[in-house]
Amino acid sequence: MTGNAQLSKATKSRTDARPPRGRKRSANSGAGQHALDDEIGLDALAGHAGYAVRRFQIWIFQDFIRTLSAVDIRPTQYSVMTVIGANPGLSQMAVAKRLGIERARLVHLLDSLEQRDLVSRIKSATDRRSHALHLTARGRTALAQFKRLAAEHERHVAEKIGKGNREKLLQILAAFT
Amino acid sequence: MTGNAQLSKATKSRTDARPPRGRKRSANSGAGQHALDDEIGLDALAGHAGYAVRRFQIWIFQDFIRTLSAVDIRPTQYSVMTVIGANPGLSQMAVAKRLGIERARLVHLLDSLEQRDLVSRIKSATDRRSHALHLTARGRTALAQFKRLAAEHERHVAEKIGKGNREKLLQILAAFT
DNA sequence: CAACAATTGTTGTCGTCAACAACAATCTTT
DNA sequence: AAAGATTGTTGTTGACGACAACAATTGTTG
Repeated sequence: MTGNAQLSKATKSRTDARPPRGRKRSANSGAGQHALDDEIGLDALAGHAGYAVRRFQIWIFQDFIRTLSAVDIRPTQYSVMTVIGANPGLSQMAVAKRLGIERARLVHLLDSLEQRDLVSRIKSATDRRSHALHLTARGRTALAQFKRLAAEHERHVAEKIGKGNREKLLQILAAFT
Repeated sequence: MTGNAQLSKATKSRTDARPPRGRKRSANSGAGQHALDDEIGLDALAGHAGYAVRRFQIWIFQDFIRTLSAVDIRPTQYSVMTVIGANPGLSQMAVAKRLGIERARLVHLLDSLEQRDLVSRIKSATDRRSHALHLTARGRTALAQFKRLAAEHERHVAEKIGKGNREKLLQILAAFT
């Protein structure tokens, strides 16, 4: 029940629209003289990195969620499992810090993953405050599948913006990783 | 003189996003054998565009909010005002569609902007369902200031990732704008 | 060693945001 | 005119970031 209320129709709001710029339609579809669906000048907005990044991020997350909908894994869950899988024994604090998420938020994420028997919290012997995080056996095989699906998602990204552009993007944003 | 009105809290809690990657040294920082704060391998995560984009988007939004904190304008509010300013008379539906936000969400955004006397909803004569959106006189002068601050924010982005990289990024993501 | 400070996991609150559903008023179509 | 679609609105759900407070535990210091 992690209630994934989203996705559903999915293929509806794809951004692949790309206003062909130059078509007028019903004489009066709204309030003003701007009648058309597309072709509304963004002007200044076009030069803002934040706007483009936001739109892209929405697209990319939606594609990720859709591509991994069969296994019901969201981007954040995937990142948590990936980090734990690559660094078994990490504390919650360490994972939170590494991924840039609140440790308070990680609690719920781990609750969910632990309920699904993908991750286990093992009490640390050396520091009884903290938990050592590990993937379960089931979690390890599951993660392998998640990674295959995630790779498919990455291919979608490459198709969308171009392979070279994707790599250039990764390179530009490497500092944030 | 445009402003005054309300800036409220605004400059309150700056995490100031710039952890100097400090050194810490507790002998045993967690549950596992990974003792350092950094140096946790992300491995697979490094190759995922979505992760990098998410981190970058968080950074860029925080900088935008901080840079425009004096005028208390958030990215979405800015985008709404920019579109209305460049296309006066648009309906709410048209703005929502253009910016990719829910029309339900736009209602609250406009409520807020209208209360601050930056935007006005004018009942359309031709279609009594819809509202023609316009900037108020105050909104127009305010937007001019917002744009100056937004330009400053863009300079921050350029400093962060490099001027050429910023432009390359805008070019790569132009399809999403 | 004992008092004090810091850390870890946890719970809870608040605000932003995307996705939906339902509704009244108002076009549009048939 | 009746049926269907659109527009603005209200409300709900869930993911998420930012904070605050707390108990248990560890570390630090006088």
